[in-house]
Amino acid sequence: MLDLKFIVENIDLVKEGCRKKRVDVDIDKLIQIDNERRILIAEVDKLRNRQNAVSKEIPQKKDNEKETLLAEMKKLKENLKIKEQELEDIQEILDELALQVPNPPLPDVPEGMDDQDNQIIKTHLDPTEFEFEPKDHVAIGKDLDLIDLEKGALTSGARFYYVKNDLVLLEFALVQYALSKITPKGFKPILPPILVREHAMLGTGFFPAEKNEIYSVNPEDDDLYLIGTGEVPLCMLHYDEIIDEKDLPLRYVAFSPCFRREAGSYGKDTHGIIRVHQFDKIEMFSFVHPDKSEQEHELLVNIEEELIQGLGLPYQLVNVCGGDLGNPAAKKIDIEAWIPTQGKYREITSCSNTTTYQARRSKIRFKDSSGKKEYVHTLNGTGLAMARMFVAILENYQQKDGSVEVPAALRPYMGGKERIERV
RNA sequence: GGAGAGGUGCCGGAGUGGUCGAACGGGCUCGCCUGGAACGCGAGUGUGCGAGUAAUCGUACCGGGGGUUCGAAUCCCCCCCUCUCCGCCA
Repeated sequence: MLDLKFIVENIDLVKEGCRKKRVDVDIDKLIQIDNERRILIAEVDKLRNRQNAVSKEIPQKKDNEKETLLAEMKKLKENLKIKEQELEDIQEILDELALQVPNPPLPDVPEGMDDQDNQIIKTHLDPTEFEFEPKDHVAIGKDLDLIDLEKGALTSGARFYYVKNDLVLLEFALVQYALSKITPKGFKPILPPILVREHAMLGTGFFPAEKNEIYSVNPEDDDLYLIGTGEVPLCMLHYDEIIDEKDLPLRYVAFSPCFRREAGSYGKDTHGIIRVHQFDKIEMFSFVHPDKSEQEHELLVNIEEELIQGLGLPYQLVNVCGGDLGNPAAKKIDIEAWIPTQGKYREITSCSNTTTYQARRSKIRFKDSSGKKEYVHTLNGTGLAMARMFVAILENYQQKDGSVEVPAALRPYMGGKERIERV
């Protein structure tokens, strides 16, 4: 969230941010409630001050003086209790409002309502041409016995699937490939917990806004949620910490399964594994000095491009418009890969600069040499997201004979295998 | 899952109802000492919130939340976490 101080000091900026993101939050009401809160704090502090002072005097007083003071204290205490309750109530209302305030987009975020208005920055390679009728990934997956959607549905329901045979090897090749490119750039490899507690979801901004996207586990017994992205546990690595400025930037790369309810997308992408409840993902995450976040954003996007270019996939780079940004992101750059059978580009990676949004919620600051404390900026970017990589590779690399060529960059990690064929 | 021990500042570690935001030691920062350094000496060294141009003041915080009390790090209740032993288990 944006803390109150920031909102109060930047009312116009915050309002403009809401407009650009097409988010409706009553900022004026928020300011007004904050003013009421300050008045209450002053009252409560004053009462507590008196209470503390008298409490110190009491042991030194004679009995009769004590009596009058104790009587006063009793009254004061009741009064204090009422005021404290008022303060607590108003704080609750305020927090709920403040949590809804989105991170204002950076100036170079395009105007727009939804993904129709996203701005194409560049394209790389022409769409794949075929001298035969290309099959979609579902057909390829079935013909080569690589993806089993029926058994997935039988076991777990719609949007679940089994990955089989060489496609399993391909996933591990992709993981190895991505890690070998990313870790030398200073990203520490991590295998994170994938069940997290509520404050982790709140701290990264997935709660409350996207609560219906997240699976909860034994809600009666446990305070645990399945992550939708490795971003969550990576951000938590420095929760409630004050980092030494000289230790910045801190960079991590995680491999983890990801779980998404896809509650709001019942009709979308029901065919195949473009949109699924579970997939594995390599995720990058950076904690940086505020002056360095735009530069870091470029670094992350460059790495993503390097990975996709290395796999030889046609893609376009997209600057996501205001209306299509989530609450946390100040700016988001997606890579969309060409999907031949859909005749369009589909999102395969996403890289966000959340500036101080997650840092404020997760209390992650840094201290400079003079001792001054400031919030860090956090950024996250997809390394490789498996299900969608399968779609992109299977469809773009399919051959006339029904086999699928293994991208050259992955062959070293698949024992030199050049082709995936029907076994 | 059962039994026990414990969670205090950057770290170690005292503190069992008022004089405790917290002894003592270490670390770190600044200063003195030195040709330079070690040693030694002196001073400083938490975070949030509110008020104030500021110095500063007020308030809250000793795992988290509630309670008892005029007053809680200290007493009571619930929860979380760590450690040890037993059980179970990839």
